[in-house]
Amino acid sequence: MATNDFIRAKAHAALGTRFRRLSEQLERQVEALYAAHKTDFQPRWYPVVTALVEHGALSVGELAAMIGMTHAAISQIRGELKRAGMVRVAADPHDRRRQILQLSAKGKREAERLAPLWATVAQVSRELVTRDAPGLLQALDRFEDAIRTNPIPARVHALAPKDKARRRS
Amino acid sequence: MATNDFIRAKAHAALGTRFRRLSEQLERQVEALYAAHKTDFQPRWYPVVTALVEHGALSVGELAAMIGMTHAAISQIRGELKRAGMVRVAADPHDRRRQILQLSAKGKREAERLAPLWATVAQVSRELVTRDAPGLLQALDRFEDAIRTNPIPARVHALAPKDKARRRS
DNA sequence: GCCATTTGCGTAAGTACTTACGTAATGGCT
DNA sequence: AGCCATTACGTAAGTACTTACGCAAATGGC
Repeated sequence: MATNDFIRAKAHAALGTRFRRLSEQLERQVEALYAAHKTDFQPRWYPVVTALVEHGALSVGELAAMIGMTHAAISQIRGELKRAGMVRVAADPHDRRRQILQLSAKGKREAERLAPLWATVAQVSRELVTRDAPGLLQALDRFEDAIRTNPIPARVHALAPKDKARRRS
Repeated sequence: MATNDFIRAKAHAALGTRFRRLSEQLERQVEALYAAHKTDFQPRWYPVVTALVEHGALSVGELAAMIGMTHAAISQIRGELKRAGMVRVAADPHDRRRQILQLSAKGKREAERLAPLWATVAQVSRELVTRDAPGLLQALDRFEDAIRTNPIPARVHALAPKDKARRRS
């Protein structure tokens, strides 16, 4: 793939596909890792569960905001976690629209059990990035900020008037 | 999100989620751009269509390999492109299992019409990366190569025996 | 030539996100 | 207190990938 990788050759023109592919590849690898560790834990649960570990209690909306997903996605993950007995859900007494998630006793135990594995994955990832892709995280930070501040359509549009003028001559 | 971005704070521990999020964000922006250009073209078609532009005729398997997706995904895209009148499909006379895709006359016209837009997007992307995230592409190259050569589970496993020895003492 | 194995790919089902829709709750204003 | 714009989120449907399965064609060994 390295020598005949069309997407890589497309470079800046296929960044979306590139990120998507990487995401799929990493998820597959982490899934295999979880299977090897005899846990039913799902990769998509990770952001939610670790956020609850760190903060204790969070609403669907808070989770959605801090993870950068829609509330509908968090709702789905919530449903799975609840069925797996990993979380308890209750309405916030101060605002009954808000659904507050907390890890159940089982959820806490499982998170505690998996914490060393997560730490190892983070270590492996850090070493890999440090050695093979230094600066990757900072580059991703800046890229994210740039497309949020000034999205692609606006940037393309900003180039358009000049292009139109050139077409007239 | 920049100040309360849990995934960003998770750094190396949540790279998969990070890449997925970026992919989703870019796809949304490109979709908006296509809508603004009054085309029914879909972001997911881009790799397939541009590969056909450059190579003329390719089989499902060849496209899957060079784009880095499963043949099933290419099959789905093929179905959409066929329904949109963008491609012609025929069995390879030398190996009738192979399905060869080519752009139809309509597909060629549409690709030609969109080529300036694609070039602008690539330019915008290049300028953005050059200015805000220099080295991003090379870092992604090396990251991809690293996890393919030595996947995450193998790396974690390589750390395990040392970890076990430490636990015994 | 025969046949076990491999290859190519269509299709179904699963997975993990999104948007759209609708209902209930909240809070500001009169 | 009532009205209404806004907010929070569950659910359905849509989107874009994957794995699983199955069938046909091709390959290669005997």
